[in-house]
Amino acid sequence: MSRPSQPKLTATDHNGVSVIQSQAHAASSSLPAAVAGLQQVPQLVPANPSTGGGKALAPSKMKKPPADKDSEEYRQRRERNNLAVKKSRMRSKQKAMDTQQRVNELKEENERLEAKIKLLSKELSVLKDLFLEHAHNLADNVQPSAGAEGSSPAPNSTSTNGQ
Amino acid sequence: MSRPSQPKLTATDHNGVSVIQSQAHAASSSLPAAVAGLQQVPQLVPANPSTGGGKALAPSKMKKPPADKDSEEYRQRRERNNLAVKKSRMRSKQKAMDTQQRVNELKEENERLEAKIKLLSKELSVLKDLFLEHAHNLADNVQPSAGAEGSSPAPNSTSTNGQ
DNA sequence: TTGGATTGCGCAATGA
DNA sequence: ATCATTGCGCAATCCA
Repeated sequence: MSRPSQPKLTATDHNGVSVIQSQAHAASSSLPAAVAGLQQVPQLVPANPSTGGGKALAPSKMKKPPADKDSEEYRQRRERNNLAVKKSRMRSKQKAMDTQQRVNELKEENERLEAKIKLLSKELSVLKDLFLEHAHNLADNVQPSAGAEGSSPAPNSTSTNGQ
Repeated sequence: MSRPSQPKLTATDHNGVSVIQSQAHAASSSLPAAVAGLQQVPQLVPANPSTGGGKALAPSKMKKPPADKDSEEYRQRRERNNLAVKKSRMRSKQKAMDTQQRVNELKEENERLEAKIKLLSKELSVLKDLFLEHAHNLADNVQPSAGAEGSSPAPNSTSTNGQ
């Protein structure tokens, strides 16, 4: 039940609201210079009624008041977070690139392996053929009983050598 | 380069400024209800002097007024963009996952190929050995001139083969 | 000029 | 409490 977020009806939950930062130094170009006399909302320090009563600091839930946007601490936290976010995102992106890189490497490796396989296969087939040939020769020479005294048992010189 | 981002001085370039949306329906909790009478920047409709002259549609700069945050059209554009953004991000994520997936597949493939290579290599080596053995046998049987007329080509097993 | 697609950025909720 | 992740909206660009 998270966020149904129906594409219709601008349903901005929490966000969509922000206040003027504070400074504006050299603005970019066409900033509506109208807004210029507002800021510095009264400190707004809550009296903290809950814990204010007695002293019982029992296992309460401490719901952390939304932190006044002005609070020094707030800005600090925000800034920290922003930093963390940036970092995280950079990592993420880096990781993505690395993964892509990995893919390329693996692809190359694959090609190499396949080439090797092809070569080995060929070599194998050649050797096998040689074998068969030999077998036939032997058969031809031996089968016909002791008639042929072939002194040179097929000196074939099929230099099979690759790599 | 880029952003030294000194942890001090909230240096938000363009961003950091936003006004209350417009509608507020069921707000969250503690919205600074203070700001509530500002907006409606003068329409600021440029007379468009550049193109106003003749018909020359030269490389003018037409800086599109910041679009009033209230404008119906504004919200519309925003919504469209938000949609596009969401879409784009989804795609991006999907792509990342696919890439990761691809890596896994390639890894597997690689293993398979390597296994195959190993097998082929072994087969090859065996065949080669057989060949050598044979050659030796032949040599042994032939070299000693025609001394042995045995029909059986001496199945001797003096094979000092290591591997 | 128009309009979707990308991208950097900040905010807030949530996970660890 | 702190940092890391993640979804989201805004605005500037990019691009077709």
